[in-house]
Amino acid sequence: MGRQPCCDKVGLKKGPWTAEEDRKLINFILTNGQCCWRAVPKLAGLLRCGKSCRLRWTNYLRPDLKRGLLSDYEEKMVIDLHSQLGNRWSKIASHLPGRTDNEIKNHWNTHIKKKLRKMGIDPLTHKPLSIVEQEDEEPVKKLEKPIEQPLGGPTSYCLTKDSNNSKNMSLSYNDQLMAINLEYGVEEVPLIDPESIELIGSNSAMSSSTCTSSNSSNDSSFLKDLQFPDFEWSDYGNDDNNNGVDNIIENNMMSVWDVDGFSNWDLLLNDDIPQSSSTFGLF
DNA sequence: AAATAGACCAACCGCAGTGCC
DNA sequence: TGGCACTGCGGTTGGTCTATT
Repeated sequence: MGRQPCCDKVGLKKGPWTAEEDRKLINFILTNGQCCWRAVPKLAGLLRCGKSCRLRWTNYLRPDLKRGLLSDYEEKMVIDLHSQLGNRWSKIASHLPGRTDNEIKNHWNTHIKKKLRKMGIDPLTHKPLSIVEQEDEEPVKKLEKPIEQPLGGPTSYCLTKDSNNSKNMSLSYNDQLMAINLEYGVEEVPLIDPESIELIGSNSAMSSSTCTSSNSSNDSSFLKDLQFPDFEWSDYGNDDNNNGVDNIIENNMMSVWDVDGFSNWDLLLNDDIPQSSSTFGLF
C-alpha cells in the first residue's frame, strides 16, 4: 500500500506566498504556537498544505532569521563545516544561527562554489583542483568522504573579499593554508553555541534592505507591523563586518533561540505576556 | 528601448527518519 | 513488528531581477 500524500493537493494553492497568507500564518503560530503542521493550514484559514506552511515559516517568517548576504565570517564557517559535513545543510545551518539550510544551500551553490573554483579548490572535495583532476585520471584511487576534522583544519580556506584577485588565485595550496592560519589561527574558528544566540529587542527600524525577497508578493514590510510585540526583525546579520554579535551584546538582547526552535515562543505564548508588553520575553 | 542571458533565491518534490499505535 | 502520520532534509525547479548586448 502506497503512502498517502502529505496533503490533498486538490484546491490547494502553490507558488509564492502573499502578504495576506504570511500574516495569517504568523498570527496563527503566534496565537497557538507550533502544532502539527498538517492541521495548520486548515486552522489558519490557508489554502496551503502543511508542508508548505512549515517551509514558509522556517525559511522566511521565523522572527529569529537573519536576512541579507552571508558575511565573510559566515562564509568561512560554511566552508569549514562543509569540508567536514558535506552537503548536510541543516547541520551546517545549525552552527549559523539565524540562517536556514535553504539559505546556506543557495548561497553555496550561487556564490561559494564559484569562489572556491576561482581559488583553484574543488568545492566537492575541498582539495586543490589540480589534485582532484589527477585523481580523476586514476580511477583506482577513490575519492573519500571529507574526513571529520576540527574546524579550521587543513580543509579550511581563506575566503576574504579579495579572494578573487589573481594574487590569491596564484597561491599554492600550502600558501593558501598558511594564509588561513595567519589570518584566523587554526584554533580560531569557533562553533557558535546556539544557546548563546540572541535577538535584538530595541526599537530601531528595520532597514528595507533586509527584506531580500525579490518577490513583490512577499513584501515583508508588513512584518514590521505585525503582532510580534515590539519585536525587532533582526538585521544584525546584515552589516558589512558581521558585527551583529557586538550589536546584540550592546543592545541587551534576549534569547529567542532554542534547540528545538520554539520552546521559547511557547513560553511566551503560554505565559500570557500582554501583546502590548515591550518586554519580548526574558528567558 | 527591447531582447537575451545569467544570477539569485523562494518554493516545491520526494525520500528518509522517527515516533506512535 | 509493521503500518501510518508527521517532520526533516537535500536536490531541483521556476519565477523574478539585473546586467549585458
